[in-house]
Amino acid sequence: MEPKYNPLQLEEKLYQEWEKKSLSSVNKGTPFTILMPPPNANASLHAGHGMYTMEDIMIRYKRLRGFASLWIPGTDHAGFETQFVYEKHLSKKDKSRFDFSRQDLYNDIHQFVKDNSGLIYSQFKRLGFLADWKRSVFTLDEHVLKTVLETFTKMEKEGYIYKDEYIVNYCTHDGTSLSELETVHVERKDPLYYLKYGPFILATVRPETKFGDTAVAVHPKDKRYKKWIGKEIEVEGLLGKFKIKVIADEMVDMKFGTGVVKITPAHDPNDFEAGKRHGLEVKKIINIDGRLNELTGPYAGLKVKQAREKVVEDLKKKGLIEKIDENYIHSVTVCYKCGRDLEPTIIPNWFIKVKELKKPVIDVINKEKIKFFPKRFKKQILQWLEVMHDWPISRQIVWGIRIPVWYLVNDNENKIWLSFIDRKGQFKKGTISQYLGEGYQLDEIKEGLQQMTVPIYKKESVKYIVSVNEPKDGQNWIQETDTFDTWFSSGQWPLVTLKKEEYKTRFPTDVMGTLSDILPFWVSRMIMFSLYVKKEIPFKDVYLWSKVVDSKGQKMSKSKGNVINPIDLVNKYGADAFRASLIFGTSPGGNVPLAEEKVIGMRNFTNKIWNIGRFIFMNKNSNDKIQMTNQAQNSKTLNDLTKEFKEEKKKYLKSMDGYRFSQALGMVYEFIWHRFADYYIEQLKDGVINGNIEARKTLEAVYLENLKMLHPFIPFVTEAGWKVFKGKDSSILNEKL
RNA sequence: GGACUUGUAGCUCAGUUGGUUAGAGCGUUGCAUUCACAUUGCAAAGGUCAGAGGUUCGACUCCUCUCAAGUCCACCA
Repeated sequence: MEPKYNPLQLEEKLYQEWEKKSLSSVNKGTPFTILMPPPNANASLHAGHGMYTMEDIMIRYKRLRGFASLWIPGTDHAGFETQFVYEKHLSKKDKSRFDFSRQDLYNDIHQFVKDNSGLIYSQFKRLGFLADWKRSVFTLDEHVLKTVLETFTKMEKEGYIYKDEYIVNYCTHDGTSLSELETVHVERKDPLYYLKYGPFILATVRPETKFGDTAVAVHPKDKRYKKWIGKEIEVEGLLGKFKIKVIADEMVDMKFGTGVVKITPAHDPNDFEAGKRHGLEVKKIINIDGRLNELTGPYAGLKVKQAREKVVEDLKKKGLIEKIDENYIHSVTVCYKCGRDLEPTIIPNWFIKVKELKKPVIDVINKEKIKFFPKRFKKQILQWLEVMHDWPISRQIVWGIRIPVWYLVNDNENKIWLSFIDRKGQFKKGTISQYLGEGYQLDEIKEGLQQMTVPIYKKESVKYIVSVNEPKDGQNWIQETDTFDTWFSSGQWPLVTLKKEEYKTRFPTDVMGTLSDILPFWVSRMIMFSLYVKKEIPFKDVYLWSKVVDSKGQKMSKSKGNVINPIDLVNKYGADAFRASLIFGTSPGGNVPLAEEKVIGMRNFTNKIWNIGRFIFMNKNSNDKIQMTNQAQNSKTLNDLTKEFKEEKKKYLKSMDGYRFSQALGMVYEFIWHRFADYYIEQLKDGVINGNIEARKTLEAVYLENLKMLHPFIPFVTEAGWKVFKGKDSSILNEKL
């Protein structure tokens, strides 16, 4: 045995052996199953992935306790994320997604993902993760598509799916709508304009949307304006005089501005709601490319920001601006990805009605059929479920699962807007009837299709059917270009990862361990889908951890320059040290600080484990003929040791079973280093060296038991130590704790 | 505005149902060491457990309030 434990020499070999002997799967025992949260297929390891160690700890621990533990890995196509990354690559080559048909773009991204995938698994192996890699599932695998499409079909049939014009947060830069959860609110100072508006003065930060106004609103109790309610007023505008209705609505805050608000249903979420309440016209004046449209006369074609400047300038000229408050602070909704202002826009989108579907979810959580660790996340998810509203599941991107809906071309041809690249490579944008009229064949349009928008004037007028394959009834059909939100497919993760027969034995799975941030995105939806499709909860326990931060508690980010690459630390100090540093002294659900000094501390610990073994092993064949002088003293010490160890193990098991891993590790750390090594070995040292066989045997027995207890946390050094005592072909993974 | 979390040694954090002298890692200081380990051992310095009040024989732990930091949700014309 080397005087120093050398992780670099041993870890890779040990892992290869586990793989070769297929030690990642066991058949005997009570099933224990964890589904790995799928990382992005094209991702490489970052510090946050280090927390998957939590699941490896559970898997190894349960295995040592005699369970048939199984950890199924997988990867996610991560629609929006991945397309975003890919488009950045494209822009470096002076290209954009508009240069490709959706089919070509899809194939290119697919290739891109293929080229970059696989890396993360090899990195997971470096960390020692004992997952059953050959069972890996990708969210675009055939069987996953099948399930996802079946679920959609079932939901549509049962009336949970609808297509509606809905005001969504639309990022004109990334070209897609975003769910509420994907938006960020930032405080910002913007000018607040007080506009002359007929007999009123009203305050707005968005004067450029005035062309879309279809009412002005006041509070029903506002005495100042009572006499106007229900009447029409005449307003001098930039495009001439127009008449507009005054409505009364409680949403108006009498104290804000002048107490008068313009209502622009097409471009403001609140106004959209107000518009619905009062049956107002929805007048869309900004197109999805972020430019004003023909309804705005001379401003058509301008981008929102330019338009605002021009409008303000012209209003000033006409004397229609009363005053400008330059110090108005309000919060703005921006894209979580690119940080640009989101444009509230009316776009036809596919929705899931969640009102009925979320009821059973709330029920199982309330009844604690699913338990959360730490407990406080139960409250958080319930709170979130209460306010959860209909979920827009369609995304205007190509990298994902295309929604299995087909539109009848002939019936809808005036309403289908689309863009495509024709066979000559020309970019075309307009209605389908226009191009069919110009002599294009439908096949050519379909071949070069990029994106399609089928507006909903009246719901009944849009003819579509749900079908995975093109309907073969002799009519002309064209498929929806929107794809599913990534969470729509990953939300069905528990439904696509097990084998058919395993749903009888391993479902619900035991634990779902994941980052607490995605509790609403992912965990709640997995529960929802599982209850809907399988009438069964997907997992019994949910274990949440938080972000990995730097030693100062700061979030890691490239701009701060405090990003730590886990693999660097593993190369320097070993995987065991890295893993232990993420567990030791941390609290569940809280941020996890990662610091090199701490990893060094844990590296020292692995070395200590090694050297304790080395001492015991070196004296294995020492001379047993020498007479002991203080036999009585030694046997009292041995009794104490045995007793203390029993206590330790009892507490350890209790902590482990209660998901208090940090506590369990801390306890064993304390025991083996400061009690076992510093005290007991020192006391018994002379005896052991001089051949007290009983002492040596007790030390060995306690040491080996502690190796097993430590194995879930630091698998490599414990396996290496085990082999020293039990032989090259043995494995600690075959032992029972 | 609603909810939640945190505030303990220089730094990062443990402290399981309230029970003697409040702990760890790293850092600091002193001593030891041909001995399994200097990636070591022994020892020391360092905390009015954010503040105030309450419950109790007893509070870092339970309750209320205040202050500070952070997170989530909603709203903001």
